[in-house]
Amino acid sequence: MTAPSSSDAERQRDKDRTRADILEVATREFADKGYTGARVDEIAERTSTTKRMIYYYFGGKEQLYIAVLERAYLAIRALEAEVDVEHLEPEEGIRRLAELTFDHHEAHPDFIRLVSIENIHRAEHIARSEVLAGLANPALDGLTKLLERGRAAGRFRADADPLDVHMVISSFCVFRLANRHTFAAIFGRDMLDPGRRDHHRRMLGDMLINYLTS
Amino acid sequence: MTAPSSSDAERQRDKDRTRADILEVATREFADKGYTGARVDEIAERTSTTKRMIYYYFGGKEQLYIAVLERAYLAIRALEAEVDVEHLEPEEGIRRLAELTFDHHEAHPDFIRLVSIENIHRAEHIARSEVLAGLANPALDGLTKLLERGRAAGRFRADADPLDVHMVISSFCVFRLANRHTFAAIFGRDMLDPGRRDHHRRMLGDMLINYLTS
DNA sequence: ATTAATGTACGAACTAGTGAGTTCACGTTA
DNA sequence: TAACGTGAACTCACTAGTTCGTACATTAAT
Repeated sequence: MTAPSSSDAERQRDKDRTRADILEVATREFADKGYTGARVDEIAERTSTTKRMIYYYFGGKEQLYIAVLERAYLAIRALEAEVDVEHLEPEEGIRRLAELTFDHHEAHPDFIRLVSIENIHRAEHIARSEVLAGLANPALDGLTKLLERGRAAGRFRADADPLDVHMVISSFCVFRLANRHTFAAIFGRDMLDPGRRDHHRRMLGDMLINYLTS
Repeated sequence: MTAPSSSDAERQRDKDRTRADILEVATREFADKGYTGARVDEIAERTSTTKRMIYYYFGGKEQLYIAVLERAYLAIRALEAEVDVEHLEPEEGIRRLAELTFDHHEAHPDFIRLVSIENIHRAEHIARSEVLAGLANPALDGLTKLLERGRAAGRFRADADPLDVHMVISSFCVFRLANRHTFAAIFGRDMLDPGRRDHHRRMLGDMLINYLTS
């Protein structure tokens, strides 16, 4: 008779598990080597299944890459949606949002690399994804509310644009990770040094508040 | 008798010209497709010479790519060295330096893309270049002097680090170009819009001065 | 028995790099 | 001054190795 739905050790014939396994391995491979540099055979080999399954479940290299992008973006969007911005003072909310981005990016180097890679490809794959093209952004909504409350209270400048603020946060958080290799090669500075990390985390908040309250 | 050293139209057998031609075409190709995506055959075809000459002059794909990187970095370093920071007020000098970076990056999209690509490759090629590894940075010297003068005059905060300031400038100027594709795909905002461009250029200076004088 | 899921082997197209020979400019010699 | 020698610049065709994708066979579940 043998166990009906294999309890744990066997894990044969498990659609979800196979898909998830492929996605996980593909994320690492694409983030590591880029879209062109990644090898389908290599991904297949690191998987517990075969190349045939990649084509069976995803269709091809490009569709697999798009699925990887979708998973990565949906993860950070879900995280952003969790921040409860309503119960925070405007200043504190801005700092909280900036630190969330700071921490998420540092904890997910694969995401940072995928975004860089996708920009090298001029976001053509995001544009081709029905899930991602025009995906709503919870962080931006929170930012908009915070800026409005801060302005209503006379504490924030009137001309601050939510998307501009988001861009400043992103540029700072993305740059220190995405460009850390050329930075290290040329200036000899390690962006991941714990002391510097804390300093930068505080510095970003300071800069934002200084700008918004000036 | 025929002209000895071909006056202009013929241009056969010209070492320098051939090398320069290859470098120019290779810069566009690498910036466009990335290191792995770039095709030596494609570069050769867009050149007025042949693939064999690429190997003759540069040795291989990787050495050609390194030569491209060296040319791009030396160009911006030369530009930075031209700024005469000594005769400017600290605030004005900071703004001038930031605007120089802002303008250079916008005028050289190939450079921005090459830097992104090189970071995806973890700066391994820069590290392999004798010219680039540890290349001195004129902009950083100017920045250091400006911060010192500003602090001595009691106008700048004492704890401002030159490399941190440089990073803020770079992150802002690089991000708005390097990540403009994903930004456009997700937020629908065009970073190259002239009005927004001017706004961002001013905004960066404001943010820096606000931070330094707080 | 039928179908979903999986594995194996293969092929057509591509890609970096090379082997081998050619052309040209120029200096040297007969 | 004309034939010759030489090395740099150049051309063409080829190869050894990849790489994405698929045809076909097989196994498990219902």
